[in-house]
Amino acid sequence: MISENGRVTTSATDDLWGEAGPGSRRILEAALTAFAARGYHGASTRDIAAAAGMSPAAVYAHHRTKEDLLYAISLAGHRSALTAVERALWEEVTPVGRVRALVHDYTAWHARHHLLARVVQYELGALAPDHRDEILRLRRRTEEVVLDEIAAGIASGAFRTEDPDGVALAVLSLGVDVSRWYAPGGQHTPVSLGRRYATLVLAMLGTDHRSATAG
Amino acid sequence: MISENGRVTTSATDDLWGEAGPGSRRILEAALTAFAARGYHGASTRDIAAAAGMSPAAVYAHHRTKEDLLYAISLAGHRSALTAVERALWEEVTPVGRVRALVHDYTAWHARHHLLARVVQYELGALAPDHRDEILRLRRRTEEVVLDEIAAGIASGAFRTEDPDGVALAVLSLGVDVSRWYAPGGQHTPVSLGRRYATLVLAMLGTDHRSATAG
DNA sequence: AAGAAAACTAAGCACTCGCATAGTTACTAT
DNA sequence: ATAGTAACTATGCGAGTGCTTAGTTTTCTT
Repeated sequence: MISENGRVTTSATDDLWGEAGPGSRRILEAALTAFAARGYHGASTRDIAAAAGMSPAAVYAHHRTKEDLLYAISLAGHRSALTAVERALWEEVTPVGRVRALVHDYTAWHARHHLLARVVQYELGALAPDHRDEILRLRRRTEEVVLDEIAAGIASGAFRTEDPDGVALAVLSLGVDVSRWYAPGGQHTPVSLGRRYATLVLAMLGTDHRSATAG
Repeated sequence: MISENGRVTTSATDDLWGEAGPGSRRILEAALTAFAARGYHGASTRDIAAAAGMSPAAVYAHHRTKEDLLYAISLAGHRSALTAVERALWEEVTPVGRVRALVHDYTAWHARHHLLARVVQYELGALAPDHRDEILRLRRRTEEVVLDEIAAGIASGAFRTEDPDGVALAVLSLGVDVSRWYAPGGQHTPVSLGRRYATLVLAMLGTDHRSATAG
């Protein structure tokens, strides 16, 4: 599909849960909904089981602990976000085009998957220490992609900011925070938000108005 | 005191907890720490009481319910943030100066009070519906201050953005998200972060480089 | 059709939760 | 000194928590 801003977006049906069976999948989706709505500690395994249409004990046939549910969701979410960010760069060659695509898709991902993103971004503290460390490594890779693209644009002379780290921080921060407030059915869509934030970020980077709108 | 960017900042000892007595105060501070560290649902009243050096039952001599603790903290936090934002505008007259001060102080507030901010921003969903509504009214006033200042700058010709709502959204979002990741002792300080974000926002607003650095 | 494996349920254990009750101590006003 | 009040503690109730065990049903393999 080709979106209104001319970017080619691949199908949204990338498989979040990997090789998980249908029972396991229903539980993960119920857990995702429950964690997003009431937080990890606020959601009970009985809530999750009921939402999946199962008895409380059935959850433990598929997942060893409640924390394992959160870990599986966090892992899937971070992998999906990292993939989205890497895929954004596939067909872009100019610094402006690459950063625009990066910001657009990172922002849109957080809107499109806002429940998943909320769990992934705000329930990290409930993970076991070693699980959290593994997730944080994945996250750092995403952060490095953003930093590298901004640095490349500066090196090529396309951007003229004096604070590349600050812009990278802002890009990540704006994207993450979308998952806090975004609700479908409001005035924003993932694509409209992606376009707006991409334009704002290009302004932060000191691109002139022509190159910023022409991509 | 006068900070390195020339802004006058009033003393940081504004009284968060109002007329609360010393016992009540110790409980509120313990609750704030516990809620920030483990979330509202993850923190028990026994945790809070122990951190305040009291028996579990003593908490209820000062606060009717656990939710009341969260409500009191949320109210104090939102009032403090709104005050900070209004105070930022007191001595500024130019559009660039006002927006710079606004972004600077809103950002710095979230860094300086990052534990409070975290509870205030991320535990809203745990409030009782009527309490949440009251808090959201306070929050909307803060949002309107930001929107109004940007609109005023556009009307006066000082800014030339095509997306004032997007910039306002970004200002609030960047500020709020600081409380998610900020930790004292790192490479950032409230003031350094405030200055960086203020500069980025002025770039979003299309101010030229001279007026953006000269204020 | 027969046996194995997977996917479930009913019941409940050991524990923690928010909160209440009854009683004790510390302080203040007169 | 005495009475009244505010600030506490010890104890525990009823509900809900994550998770286990034992047993049943369904599905797959051959």
